[in-house]
Amino acid sequence: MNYTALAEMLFPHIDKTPEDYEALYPKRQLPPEAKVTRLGPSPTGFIHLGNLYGAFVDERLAHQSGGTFFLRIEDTDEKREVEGAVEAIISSLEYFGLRFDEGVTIHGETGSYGPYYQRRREAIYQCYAKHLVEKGLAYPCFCTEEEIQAIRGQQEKKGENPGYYGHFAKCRELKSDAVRRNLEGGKPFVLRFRSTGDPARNFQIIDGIRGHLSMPENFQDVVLLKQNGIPTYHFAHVIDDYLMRTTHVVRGEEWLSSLPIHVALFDALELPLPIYCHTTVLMKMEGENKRKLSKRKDPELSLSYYRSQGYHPKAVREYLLTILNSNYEEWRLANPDSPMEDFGFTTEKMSSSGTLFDLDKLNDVSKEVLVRMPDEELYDFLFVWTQEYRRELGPLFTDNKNMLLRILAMDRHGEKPRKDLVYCEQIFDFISYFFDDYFKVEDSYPAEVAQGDIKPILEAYIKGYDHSDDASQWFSKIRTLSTDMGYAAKPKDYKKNPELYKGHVGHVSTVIRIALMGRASSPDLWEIQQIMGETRAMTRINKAIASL
RNA sequence: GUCCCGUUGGUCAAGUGGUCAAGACGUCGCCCUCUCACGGCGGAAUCAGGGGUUCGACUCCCCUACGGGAUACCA
Repeated sequence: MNYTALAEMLFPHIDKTPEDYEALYPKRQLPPEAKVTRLGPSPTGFIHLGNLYGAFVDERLAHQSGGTFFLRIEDTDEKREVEGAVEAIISSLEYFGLRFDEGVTIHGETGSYGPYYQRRREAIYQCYAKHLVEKGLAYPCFCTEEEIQAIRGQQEKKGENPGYYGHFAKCRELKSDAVRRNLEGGKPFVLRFRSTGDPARNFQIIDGIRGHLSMPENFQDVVLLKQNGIPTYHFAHVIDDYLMRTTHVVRGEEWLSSLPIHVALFDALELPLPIYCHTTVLMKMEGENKRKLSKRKDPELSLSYYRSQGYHPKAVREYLLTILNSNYEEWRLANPDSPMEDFGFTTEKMSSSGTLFDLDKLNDVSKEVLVRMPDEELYDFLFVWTQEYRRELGPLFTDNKNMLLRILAMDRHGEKPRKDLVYCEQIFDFISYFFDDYFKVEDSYPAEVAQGDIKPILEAYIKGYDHSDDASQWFSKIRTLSTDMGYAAKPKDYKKNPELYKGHVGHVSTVIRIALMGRASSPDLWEIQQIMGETRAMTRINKAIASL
């Protein structure tokens, strides 16, 4: 068989050679330790936390080493394409702080290693395909779907490995004439890899995350180019990541089992291997067992969900970092004020077993992040969020900016700051009682206070109220009020001798608290009144009295 | 079915032959306290099971179980 002639027959329109592309996409001029990584999503538009988790590894690796992080759209399967998906992907990732240096952007493509849409790289793939045919390492396969099915059926019956390989690969040794006839007859074909691998032999490889791996060689004559001339993932990955000079291929562990294919292809093309980093997938608890995050089943784990709830991107990033690198939390404890970019992220510290998504932990991390955030910044963040997700709150935010700043500052700047704030939706709920339109009575008066005492307490409170009292003056009045009404001035007194009192000062102030904000629990009462202003505070109490 | 990867408390996890098996979240109790938080102190809770190797195994090897993934002209 004359392979050169076959190659010409198959790809007459391809006149470039691998050397041409080699020259077109030269080695990157980067310091030796710089890493080049990429994200290669297919344009289905949906991104969840698991995708962000993986992308984050790429981003850290590249930017931490002074390298390049680029976006390539893997659109080789037109059936799955979703309108507007690329924009959605870019904007979600950017929101969470993942910045691409190169590749596909909202406005077009940037960088000199493009095109970055795989569909636009057809000629490149075909050039390398032609090259493989010339070397006798690829061949056209004219088998129909039915024929492949039949082969599989046969294999299953005999208990042999399913697939197209060895003597099952009918088209492998097709004579030149037969190929020509098929071609002239317009018969569609796929281009297959002529595997020389032996599954009984293992090869060794070092994975950036998992370390030493030993896997059987690929023996399948996998499809390189589909009937439409577009490559499969396997072939596109090899060509693209070589020509784009990717140094680290970070991808989910679901790719581990096709690693032998990729290694065989790099080998056949005599190209150097990148460093593979196979991440674990993020899991979710379903009933008794763990499950991989899925697009269909877990809409609450989509990035847009966290965004709409108003989680701060920093919080999400920080959470991801804690599950990504086991030593991050320790580092954070030792460096509470350093930007997270200062942390030395390594793939070696990544776990290789499936990680369960933990909302409690995210919330905790978020509290720590928000408590360090200046009030102005927090206000701005909330405001931008309302513009996008709670438009009706917009005027409230602009009209009450000063008050909101005071509310957000409440008890957040001392030695032991409160950590009440988690995400926008929750924050608004937490402070909503300040605004009459959102004020509602949620809790009931404490059981320790007799129904008949409530009104007198509130009336006495109003009577003695002086807005200019400082915190301690104010509280000593509450104490007096309590004693006058038969309640202990200190909870301890009540606990020691419960028979002497109706209740204690805590119960009395809860009555006031409920009248004032409709809740039995809140930050410091005095401070809240100062922020609310005298008029609003007194109106609330009067209303509470009236409703009794 | 076959192949690959994995398995330390409820969760995330340190750990690479000798530790009373870190730490964080969560949970429980106590303290602080006008409520709730915050903070402090303390508790419960882990090496999947079975065989080896070794003076000694969470750590190395084998088997089993369980979980996950792959098995496409999808990525």
